[in-house]
Amino acid sequence: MRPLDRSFYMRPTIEVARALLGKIITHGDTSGRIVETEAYLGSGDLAAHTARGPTPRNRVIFGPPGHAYVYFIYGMYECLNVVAEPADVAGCVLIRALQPIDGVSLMHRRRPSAHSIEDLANGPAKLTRALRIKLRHNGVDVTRGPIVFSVPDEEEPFEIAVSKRIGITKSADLPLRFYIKDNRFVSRG
DNA sequence: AGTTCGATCGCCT
DNA sequence: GGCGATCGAACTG
Repeated sequence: MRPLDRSFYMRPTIEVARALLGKIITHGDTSGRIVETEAYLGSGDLAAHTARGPTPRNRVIFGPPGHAYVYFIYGMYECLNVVAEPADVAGCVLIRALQPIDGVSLMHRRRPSAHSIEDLANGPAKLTRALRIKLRHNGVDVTRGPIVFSVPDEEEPFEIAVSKRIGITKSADLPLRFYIKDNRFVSRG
């Protein structure tokens, strides 16, 4: 498998969000195929963490593309994003669901409440738990490691479906959620 | 310094 | 479908 290079991420956020579908995330002995993403834009998007300018938490989103933005939410969960756009331009993509590939039994041990393979990584906080991605990974370069995004050796064709983003209240009607149509590993059909 | 509230999940009915 | 858990970031004063 070939890791995605920096130029892949140095594009408009929506393009990156769509292009990430079908790509593989590997961390340690676990990996999964991206089946659902959401774009968070730098301007005109009140739901984005960058909506009110730079803060200590969101600073990596203003940095170079191809880095992980990991944040802590609801007192217990981590969520993984990838930074898009050139440096100094905000924009990132939330990874919302994975189709587990490697390390399925390990993922089950990490997420005992999941009673089927479909439930292992079908949500942004579920997949970070399944792949053991923590707040300490905030800012890591995903063109290198330990978290690697890559192109699968064989990519089967699929249709992309678009919808509103999930779980937000501001800018809630923007069509910025992208997922593989009819895929059973997405968080919502 | 105090308050609000969230890019969620899992358990309950 | 509804709600409680749980806590830090960011806003208010």
